[in-house]
Amino acid sequence: MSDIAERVGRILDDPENWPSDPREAVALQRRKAALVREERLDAASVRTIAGLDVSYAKDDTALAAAAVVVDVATLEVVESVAIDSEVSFPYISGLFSFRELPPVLKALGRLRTTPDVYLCDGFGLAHPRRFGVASHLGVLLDLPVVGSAKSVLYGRHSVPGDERGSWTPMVAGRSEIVPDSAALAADGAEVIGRVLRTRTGVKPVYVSVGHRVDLEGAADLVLRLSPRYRVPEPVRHADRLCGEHRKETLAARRAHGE
DNA sequence: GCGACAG
DNA sequence: ATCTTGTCGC
Repeated sequence: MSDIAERVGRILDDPENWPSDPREAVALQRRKAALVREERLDAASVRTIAGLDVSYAKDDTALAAAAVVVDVATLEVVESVAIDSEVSFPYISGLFSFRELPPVLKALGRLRTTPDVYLCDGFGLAHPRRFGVASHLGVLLDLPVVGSAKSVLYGRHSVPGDERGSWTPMVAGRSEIVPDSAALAADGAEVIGRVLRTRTGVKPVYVSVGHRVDLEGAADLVLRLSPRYRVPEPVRHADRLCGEHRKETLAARRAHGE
């Protein structure tokens, strides 16, 4: 068993980590947000990165999670795992990680590879309490995690230029489009993330620091991982894999008469 | 109180 | 997120 698998087991087994009440979950977020650290990440030095995602059935009957490790230089898949699990927390915007992390951690525990960085489909600091899923995972493991989301939850930002690579800062505040978020940042507003155009003429993604990375390095990495699709490849692979796995699990259950 | 609301 | 057919465009 890998070192990570052992740590993951302890994290999953500790009931302190998994409140069943949303109010307690919010209190946990406020407590643990203080543990998030920002560290410089040299995107060029990252060899492998694990993309993480979860797939649900609409009626909560089945759930699957996947972790796909990709070589940053070649974008080749190094290793991939998919697992099935049960729903243990409702979907509540802002408390997303209490629903997604148990299955994600279970998948990470099955990985033989030890990736340099993890990439979540969601936010880190760009969260009302600065504790989105990427920060939550990062603090639990004390490892580098980047958040890359497909829509906004929280934060004010302006629209970046149309070209791939264009970006604007996201600053603290209720979700809103503003004329010039860079000016707000220059005036001292708290920068919580970055709106990044990964494909020319296509809706941008929203990058934020999870834990032990910096925004510059996180955005650099996400752009490198998105040479042909809007969503960075590790997350895209994980998304496809857990979707397939959930359907296969459901088909297998039906074959056994359930 | 009202509206917004990652996946 | 999921369910779901066709359709518009490079």
